[in-house]
Amino acid sequence: MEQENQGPAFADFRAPLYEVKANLFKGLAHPVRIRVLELLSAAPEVSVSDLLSATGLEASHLSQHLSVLRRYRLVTSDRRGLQQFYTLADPLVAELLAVARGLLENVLHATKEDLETATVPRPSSTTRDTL
Amino acid sequence: MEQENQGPAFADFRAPLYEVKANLFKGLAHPVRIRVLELLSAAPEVSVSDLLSATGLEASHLSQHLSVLRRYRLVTSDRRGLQQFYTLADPLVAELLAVARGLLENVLHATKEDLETATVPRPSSTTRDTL
DNA sequence: TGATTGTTTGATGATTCTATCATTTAAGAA
DNA sequence: TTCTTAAATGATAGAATCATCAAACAATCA
Repeated sequence: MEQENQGPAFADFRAPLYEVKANLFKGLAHPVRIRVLELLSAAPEVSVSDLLSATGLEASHLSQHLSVLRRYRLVTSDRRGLQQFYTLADPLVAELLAVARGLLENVLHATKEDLETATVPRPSSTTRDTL
Repeated sequence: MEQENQGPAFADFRAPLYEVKANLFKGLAHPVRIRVLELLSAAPEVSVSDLLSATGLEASHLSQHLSVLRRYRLVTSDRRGLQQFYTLADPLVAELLAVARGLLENVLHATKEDLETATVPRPSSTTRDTL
């Protein structure tokens, strides 16, 4: 009784791959977690304190999402003194986010054109904002 | 009242990008939808009938997930006669799945080693199964 | 030791998602 | 028209997830 694994997470071998994969995406399916992973993508490691000030979240709220990310093995953590540092578990996590962004740009762009139905010649650069 | 958009989906411009991105992953976060997208990744287009027989799902169940995929703009559909054909909305969807698989292989492999704690020299090739 | 800062855990109600049933729309054939 | 097949929709109960709060734990310093 000393495993920190509680939920189904996805370290469940023997499960069909598409289920494991769906689980991976489930782990990514929250704005707070995306934000954290983006921050971790930009630096080799980030402390919880820094994540807190960068996101403005309540500590317990952030911690809960960090725990989810840990459970899904998307990040690893390491305590040094009073602070806890988090790192991406694999560089492919960052790549996944990058591909997602590319896809989003394509889809949003297509949708935008769709909405405007070939009316405006140029919609004032793209909708690149925050992050 | 003739828009087919009902849920929050993600064509919501003006939302911060990390939220839109989380939404994208939410759209992917179900085994049935992953399976469908994998099938669509392997062929230029697939009919609902073929998806039904390939997955063994109940028609309305599949249809509901197809509707989610449509709402999230991950697929497009096209009716020809009696049958409805589905296509990936963007090749990056397939790439996203490919990166996810790579990540999964890394993480699962690492986890496995972790579980075996450096005991067995070679765990009989990788856990590549179904799909 | 006790106080302090940093981080995690547990419990709760509210919200969202899933699977299944029954119903409905659409296209084509008889 | 009426029948059959293809697919989508609507409603619903049960499961999962989220945000919030209070409490616990860990490491350092006085």
